[in-house]
Order: sequence, then structure tokens, then C-alpha cells
Amino acid sequence: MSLDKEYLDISFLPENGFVRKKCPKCGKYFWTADESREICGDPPCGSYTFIGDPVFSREFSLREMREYYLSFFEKRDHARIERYPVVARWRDDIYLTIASIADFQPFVTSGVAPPPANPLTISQPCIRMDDLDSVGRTGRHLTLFEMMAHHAFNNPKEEIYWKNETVEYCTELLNELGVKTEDIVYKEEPWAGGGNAGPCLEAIVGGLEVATLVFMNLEEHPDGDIDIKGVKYRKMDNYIVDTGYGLERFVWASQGTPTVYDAIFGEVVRKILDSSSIDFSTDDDEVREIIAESSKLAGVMGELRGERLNDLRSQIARKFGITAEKLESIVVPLEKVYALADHTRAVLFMLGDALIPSNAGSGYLARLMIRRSLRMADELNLSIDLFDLVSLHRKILSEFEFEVPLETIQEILELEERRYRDTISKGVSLVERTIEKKRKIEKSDLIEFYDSHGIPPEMVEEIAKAKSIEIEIPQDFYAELASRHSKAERKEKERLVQGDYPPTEKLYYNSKMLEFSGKVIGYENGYLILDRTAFYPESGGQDNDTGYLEFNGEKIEVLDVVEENGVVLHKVGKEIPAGARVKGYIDRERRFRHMRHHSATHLLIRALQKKLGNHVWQAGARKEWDKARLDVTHYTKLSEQEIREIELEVNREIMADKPVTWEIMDRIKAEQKYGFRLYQGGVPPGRDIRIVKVGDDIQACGGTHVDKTGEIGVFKILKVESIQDGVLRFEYSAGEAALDHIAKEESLLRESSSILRVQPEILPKTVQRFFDEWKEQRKTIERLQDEIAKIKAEMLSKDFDEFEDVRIVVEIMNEHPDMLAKIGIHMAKKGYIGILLSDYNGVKIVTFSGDERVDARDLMRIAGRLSKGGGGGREDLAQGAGQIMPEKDEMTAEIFTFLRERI
RNA sequence: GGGCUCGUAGCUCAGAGGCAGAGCGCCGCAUUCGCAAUGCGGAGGCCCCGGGUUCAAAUCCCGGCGAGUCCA
Repeated sequence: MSLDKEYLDISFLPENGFVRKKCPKCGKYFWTADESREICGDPPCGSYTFIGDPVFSREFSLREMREYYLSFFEKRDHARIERYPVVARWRDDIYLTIASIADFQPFVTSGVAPPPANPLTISQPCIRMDDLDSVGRTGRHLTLFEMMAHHAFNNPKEEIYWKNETVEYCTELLNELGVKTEDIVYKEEPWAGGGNAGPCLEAIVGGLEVATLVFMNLEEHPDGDIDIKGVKYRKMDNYIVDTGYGLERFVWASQGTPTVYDAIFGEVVRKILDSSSIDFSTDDDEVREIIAESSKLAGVMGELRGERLNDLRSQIARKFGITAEKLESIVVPLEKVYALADHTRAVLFMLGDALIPSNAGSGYLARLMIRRSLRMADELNLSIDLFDLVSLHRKILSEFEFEVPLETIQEILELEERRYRDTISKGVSLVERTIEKKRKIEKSDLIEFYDSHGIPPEMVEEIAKAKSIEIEIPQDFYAELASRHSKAERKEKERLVQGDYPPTEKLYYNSKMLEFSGKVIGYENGYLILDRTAFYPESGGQDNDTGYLEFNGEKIEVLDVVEENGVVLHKVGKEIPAGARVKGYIDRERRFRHMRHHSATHLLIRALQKKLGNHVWQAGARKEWDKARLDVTHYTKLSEQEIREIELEVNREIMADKPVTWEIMDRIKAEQKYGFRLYQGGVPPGRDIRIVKVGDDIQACGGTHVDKTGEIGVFKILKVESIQDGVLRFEYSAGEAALDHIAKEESLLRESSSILRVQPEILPKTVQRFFDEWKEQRKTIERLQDEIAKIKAEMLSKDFDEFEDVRIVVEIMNEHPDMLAKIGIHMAKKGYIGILLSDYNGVKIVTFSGDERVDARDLMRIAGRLSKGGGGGREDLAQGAGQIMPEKDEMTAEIFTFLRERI
């Protein structure tokens, strides 16, 4: 089955003069109200016609266009929703918000939670890094763009509106903006992404795709009867209007500038041009025309890489009657100007929404953008800082709110620039050393330079050139690189139970309920399922409860508790029949330790945010019996002083004995009231969420907590480490666990100081002294041993055999092998040859030769043969071992035999 | 989350099973009115930590810790 007929029931189209045609070029169906139109007009079937000839009746700025759009839909009963962060913290499948619909996945789209409003309209900043190479080059690609959208979430019980209204809205909006109905093309293009799919109409005006109207009504399923791009889908109950209107494209179309960049951040583009070493102007007519032509052609050509890019360049050069070199001298730097303007805008949103640059995880995306920007700024010889551009963007986008203040962004950027410069200068010296050593650079070197040391091949080429070494960057460089990064398959979690059970009633939110009664409703795979339980399952980083169940007067231990799809599973040692009533008893001490650690975690994150700033986000947490840990985003290491201040702050909150409260709230209302800060520990599923207030901290949290902060008792930070750039890990404990740790450390100190027989206070000083003395004595011993070796060698050299002019010493001594070697060295220096043996953990052998005609390793072969062993070394000294101790005379005789053959 | 690279003198690094090295810096002496420069001499090492292999490990293998980098 295909999606074809899905478009035929949109009655609005035929009723308004649209007819369905098949494009002779691409073979796809499209709808037009212009009878004379033959082709769909979507590049490559057509090209941009709006450049220099705007399609709207007036020019719009970003702000005006956004406002126009949102109020257009507000007037049509859509609720306006505030934007979500560009960092998609509520999802674990993507790092960045890539579309407006991403805001509502997975809980709203799957029907688990209601949308914040229905229908709604939003302008959502999105970041896509898939086309980084094209940014700045095509005139239309952006890493950060705003997706204006209106969404309607329909389900079998309630339909808001569907295809007809959606197309009507789009047409009406474009009409209002001055686009004639005949100039709109709706192209049929099935859409698929993120496990969903559906029919889709692309709205094309002036050759530019300005909106995508997706009718999401399919879900991926192996037995599905609809095939889209090789993946099978089936109908789902919910059907969702998922539109995307490109704000930047609307503005571009309204202005008809050569590129989208000139339209949306012309001020930044000019600033970069003025501060760069570029000596021509975009106001120059020829330059303007070249750029405009470039955009038009690029629009037709799709992806711009390798051959295609060269094609594009030579076509344009031909058209303007200039050489390719001349063209490149204009276009290449300008591409960098545009890309830099784009990248710094994306950086503002990333850092502003509290993404901390890192060497791993989502933070790497921020570092990648910053480093690309720095590289381009260098290539343009920019006289201003990245931050100047970021803050200029901030000024232009003054209507936006960001969590992280500009001062913090500046600090982060300065830090990142320093790191980048370090990497580069280290890399440069590495490349130079390699060239010194090998006098050439191979493909494998290039790959290692980039992959392991961050030096792009272009930079290696430059360094090599300076050392007059020619290298070539292989065509398949990035392909080869990609093949080194083949990705691992994500494995599905195996289910513990197969049966279908109702969600368990959860009694554990009442932290004082440590006994309860319930009914057994199932037993499977060692897991017991109850209708209700006070046993806390492992979740949110909090360890599970343990305890026992009482059935027929028998105690059955609960070893583990986990939750699967809302059903709590109790791992028990023995089966209890279904239907039986049981009493449950929770291990109080264990539960209380978890609760103290959990509540303390909330206080800690609040203290960190207060002290360090709003960029601090939880990146992981764990609460156990004897300690807890919390990972947070922060861009520097903390001083001892800062750590103590944070510890004190948490303890002050404990001493203030503030109440801990919680309530179940509608998730949308909670989000509106408290913002996304709620989701420090991730986003819980469901329509309603549990909001926990611990002192001044407010979070969505499903864990168990104390009733008042005072119950935490005492809070102690044990360790702060950096688990990756931009993420700090705090280890701490509370209550009795904290006292345990303090006691343990104390006894460690006591024990250490008692060994040294000093007071703990002077332990560091004493240890330092001991260490210094130990080093001193080690050196003395070494000197003395060398002295002894010299003396022994002196003694040995008095009694030797002689073969012609060769002096031979063979001796069995009771010495450490190292001493044998030292003596051997001295003997060799004196010009002797010979063998030294020692009975030390078996037979150790050293042979030496101070005579250039004799190789010590040959002597070792003799000694090895006689002792049933072997060894090796250098010409002057060899070391080895054997199993039996040979006779001294026997060895001397063998050496004589050997010498007779040699000399 | 995955891959790769690197931890050796205060710093930058070489050494890749067999005596732990170079350059810069530091100290002393010579030269100089003094400095720089130069020459000579010297100090400075838990070769990141823990296991294993081996007669022998800075070097090979495994684990950990730390730093860096690329990809998702």
C-alpha cells in the first residue's frame, strides 16, 4: 500500500482550483492552481525566482515574521507556547531539539501525556548538524533555525482538525502575506522520521520550500502494510498535524537577498567582513550577483561536496567570464563569513540553554561548533573575539530569554579558545617532530593526527609545506575516518516478565509507611507481583528497598525490587500463590539511608546552582546505602575552598530544618510554573508528575524523601572529580553514612600517624620528610653499590686467566643479579672478558666483554649451554639465567676453546 | 555512549625487552666592570598506579587512574 490516496481526500485543494499533476522531471505528484504550470518547481526541477524579486508584499525581520505567524494562528484559536530549550534534556534518543515536534515526543505524541494546549502554535529554535559542510556554502543551510509550527493532536476520541484545515491555514497565511494562490505548489512527499511517518505536503513558493505539512498517522511496525523508503509502517490511533514553517526562509523570501544569511543576520555578516582581512565588499554589484547566482545554482544542486562543488564553481565562473581562481578568491572567504555568522548564532543558543562544552556526550557538539568557529575566525584573520559575535547575536535576538548569562558564556568561550590553542600548538609540534623523523607523512599519519590529536589534514599540509615536504590529502580521507567509527548496535532491554499486569499501586511515596498489606496477583521468573506495594524499586538512581513478606506466618525475604512498565516486581526466594494476602515489611534502616541521600542530593544541586550558576544541570545521580553521587555540568574544576563552601551551604539548609513536600501536578502546568529546571533527573512519563520540594529546590522526582531537611542530619562531600570535560562528579554521604565515612578517614589518619609515631597534625610534613629521606637514601645506596661493584671488580681483576692478550675472569659469587651486572660493567671497562654467576633464585649469569673481538652474547651462549639456560644483552654486557651451576674450570675451558676458534 | 592517542628530569620530548637519555631550564666554575653569549662541571627520575608474562619490563599483556582527540 502506498500513501497516494491520502492526498485525494483533501477537498480544500480541488475546491480552490488546485489540480494534481505529475512532474515530468522528478515524477512526483504536486498540486497547483496555475493551470499552465508543468513542473513542480522544487529544485532541481526549478530554481529560485525570489532572489532580487521578493514573493511577499513587504519585507519582514525575524521578529516581525515570527510575531506575524504566531498571532495568525492565535487568531485562529491556537494557543501560543513558549519555546523549549535547544538542548533536548527530556529525551535520551537525541541531544538537540531538531524539530518543533521533538518538544512533544515521546509522551504527547504517543498519547501518554496531553499536549500543553490543543491546538497550539510555537516558534521552536532547532539545531541540526547533519549538513555542517553546506552551511555558508549554499546560501540556505543553517545549523540553527526556528521552526514555526502549528500542531493539532488528534485521537480516536477527539479530533481537533486534520488535513483540510491544515492546507487551508497554510494557503491563507501565504495569501495574507501577498502570495497568490496560483504561485503556491503543494508537493506530495511521504515523510518518515523517529519511528513515525505519514503523508506530507511541501509548500513551495518561488522555488523555495517554505513549509512542510506532515500528517503523522503511522508508526513503525514489522507487520506494517505501508512501505516508506524500505521501512514498514502501520496506522496508529493518534494522528498528529506536524507542520514546520521555516522562519528564516520566510524572512529570506520576503527580502529576496542573495542568501538567507544576509536576510537574517546581515549585521553580523557585515561585522565579520569589517573585522576580517577580506578586501572586497558584498555591496559590490558583481560580488552580489555572484553570490546570488551561487545560491540559485546551489539550490538546484542539492548536496555540495567534492565533484558537485567543483561543478558549481566552474559553472558560475563561466557565466561571469572569470577564472575559477578569481571566483574562489571571492566565494571561499565569503562562505566562511556566512558560516561563522551562523555558527556563532548556534553557539549562543547552545551555551545560553546551558550546554557545557565537553570532549564527550552532547557537550561535544558545542565544542565542535566553537572549534569550527575559531578555525574560520583564524582563516579570516578576524580581529575580534568570537564572543563579540555571540553578544552581537544576543543583541539582535533580544526577545529571547536564556538561562545562562552572557558573562558565563564569555568565560566558557575564553576557556574553550585557550584549550583549542593548546591543542593546536601541541599538534603542530607533533606534526613537525614526525616530519623531522620520517621526512614524509602517510595517510595513516594524517588520520591519526586528526582522529587522535585534532589536527585537520589541511593544517598538516601547511606545516609540511613550511618544511618543504609535499603531502597529498587522499580523496577518501573522511570516508576512511568514518569507517574507523562504525557504530555499535543498540541492544533492546530484555523483559523480566511476559504477563500483562495492571500498574502497581505505589505506597512508598508516604515515606513513613514501612509496613503494608497487599494481594499477590502474579509470580513469574522469580518475581512476585502485588496489587500494591511500599517496596521502592530501583529508579532515579535510588537503590531499591529490601525487607520481607509475611505469608501464613512465614517470612519470605525480598532480595531485589525493580519496576517494569509501571509494574513493581519483587524478587523473592519462594513463590506465593496468586490471590494470597501478604504483609510487607520494609528494611527501615536501608530505606532511611536512601531517603537522606536522596533529599541531600536535591539540596546539593540547589546549592551548586546558587553558587555556580544556572548552567549547572544534573547529568546523572546515584543514591546508595553508604554514599551517593551526583554528576553535574560545570566548565571548570572547583577549588578546595569552593567545595567546602558548597558543603557548608547544604548543611545550613539541613540545620534550617526546612519542610519537604510533594504534590502531583499536571505536567504542563508544572512546566509552565517551574520551567524545565524541574527535569534535573530526567523527564518522567505520564500525564501527571510528582513535584518534590526540598528546601528551596523544586524537581520532578519519583524518589522517597525525608519529611524535613533536618532529618538528613549531616552532609559530607567525600570527593569531587571530573568525569569528562564539563561534568563534575560529587561523592557524598549523609546522616549515619557520613559519620561512618568521617570515622573511617579519622582512623586512617590515626593509623598512619601512629605508624610514624607522630601527631596526625604533622602527618603531611612527616610524610614529606620520610619521602625526601627515602629518595636521598636510595641515591646513597646506589652510589655505594656502584662503589662496591668497582671494588669487587678491582679484586676480581687481580686473578685472571690469559689467552694471548685477552684477560679472562670467571667467578661464582654470592651477589644480587643487579650487583653482578654492575661488576660486569666495570670489568668490561677494564677490558676484561668473562662470566659471573650467582646462586640467587636459581642461577643468574652475567657475561661481559671489554674486548671488541669478543661479544658478551657469545659468552652467554657458552654459559647458557653449561647451565641449561640462556639470556641476552649487548656486546659488552649480557644477562641471563640457568638451572644448574656449572664448574668454574669447565667454563674457563670452554671460553678458551671459543677464543681459539675466534682469534 | 563508542573508537583512537598519550602519561619518562621543573618544561618539551626521545628511548619500545638487556647500563634511563636529549634539548631547554636550574646550580657551580671559567670568561666579563656587569649582563647577554660561550665553554666546562653538577644537581635533578616511585619511567602514572596495581597485577601478569619473562632469566630480565620504562618497554609486552590485563586492570585502574589521569590527560587529549575524533565520531554518534
